[in-house]
Amino acid sequence: MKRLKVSNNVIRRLPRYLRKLDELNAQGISRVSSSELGQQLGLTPSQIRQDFSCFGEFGQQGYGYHVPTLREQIGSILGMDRSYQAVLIGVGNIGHALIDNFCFSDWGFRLTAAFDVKPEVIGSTFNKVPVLSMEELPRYLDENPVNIAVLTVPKDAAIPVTRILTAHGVEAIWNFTNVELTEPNSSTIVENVHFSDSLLSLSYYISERIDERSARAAREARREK
Amino acid sequence: MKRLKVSNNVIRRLPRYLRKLDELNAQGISRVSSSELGQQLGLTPSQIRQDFSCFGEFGQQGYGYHVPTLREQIGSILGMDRSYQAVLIGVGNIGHALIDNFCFSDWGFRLTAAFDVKPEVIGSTFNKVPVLSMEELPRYLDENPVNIAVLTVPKDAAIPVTRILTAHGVEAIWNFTNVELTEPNSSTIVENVHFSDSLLSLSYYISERIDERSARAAREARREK
DNA sequence: TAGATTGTTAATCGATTAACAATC
DNA sequence: TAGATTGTTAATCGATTAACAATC
Repeated sequence: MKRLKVSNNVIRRLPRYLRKLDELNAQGISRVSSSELGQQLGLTPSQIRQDFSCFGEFGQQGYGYHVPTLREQIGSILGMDRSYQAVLIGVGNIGHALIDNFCFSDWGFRLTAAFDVKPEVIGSTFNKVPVLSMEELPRYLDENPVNIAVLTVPKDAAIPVTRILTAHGVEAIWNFTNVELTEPNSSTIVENVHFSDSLLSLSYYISERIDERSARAAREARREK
Repeated sequence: MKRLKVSNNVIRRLPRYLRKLDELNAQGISRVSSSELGQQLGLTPSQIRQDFSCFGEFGQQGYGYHVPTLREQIGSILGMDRSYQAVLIGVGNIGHALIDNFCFSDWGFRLTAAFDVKPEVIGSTFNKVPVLSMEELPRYLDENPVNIAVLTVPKDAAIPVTRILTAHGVEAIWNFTNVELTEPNSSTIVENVHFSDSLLSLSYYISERIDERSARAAREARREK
């Protein structure tokens, strides 16, 4: 697989392509051109062809792309052929929701254990995932090749738990806490899901809209006079 | 408030600034320069000053920025002074977790009602939020000025529910479903929280790492020979 | 063959970085 | 005053878009 200086923007678009291709597949559409795909995703055909060309040649002149083939290629680029081992730290509300509902196996992840400090959840099993004591975490990590840790602990525990994870060889953290984890010295991959950042952006856009509306209203009021 | 063609990238950085400033505030640090801030967030001082300059002048030559003041300014840019009314659609696992745990009021949002189709949850109340029947949704939206809908319904319900929301004047959707909502004709603001997109990017980065490692190992093995 | 559409090279556009005068 | 650091203008860098030869 060709892999050269692929920009972050490109990588963030790949899952969207995947999603759209799955949708086309489900609709029984087996052929798509970069223009059609662009139209449906709000991107230019050029951009789509450029994005794909980072990884190889997946289309055919005069025809376009074969949907199932392209789907497989992108899946493979995203590492969906591989199998990763995951653990989850912090069986609170969001952690519990992820264990019960998020289909880790759809994306090549095996969630093998969860960890918490609360005695009332330790020892129980949710959706076949056993909840172990936080005290067992270091040993577990030493004995099992865990690729990724899903971090769903309370704010204050985020940094100390991260230290344990990186010290015991976890490669990547899927961070659901509202804490900036990126430590300058660490080589651990961090992917953030910051609910509140997302909501604040939304708040900005609504706020902008409201400002525009009242500006327009003010202009019209002046014109009336 | 100065508001001219602010790029999306800038807006996505604002919540991070806010978070860091809150952190500094909590540490009792009341003064910060663009270099210090840049160091802590992994950004250049230039970029930070450029970002702020989109909205006005918040600093002082030779001194830097006054943390509490800057915090307030950015909060206000993000629309945190305003109060928005929100409803939540789909009281499944993730919806329930958000109602119980996500502090909407911290960000200026009032969650006034939730909606679901399941008879067993309709009529109940979680964290003071009443769960109403989906059938009541259109009337509720007509009678209340709802700014944003939190969409936590199953995949298949995403599009039909979105139609109802936009038809009844909801301005923005905070989309937790794994479905592309952006319809070309609609003017509704959509903010996506795509867990699986996030996990797939992470998968890409891990996969890249693994490839690099095995490439290096192969090179070394050749050298040994 | 003619039409369509790719992959890629070149042109444009926008975002980030650097530099520096202004000034606290 | 001297030192520090801003806000802003100019330079650089990178990403997106346009154009087009190759070819199915």
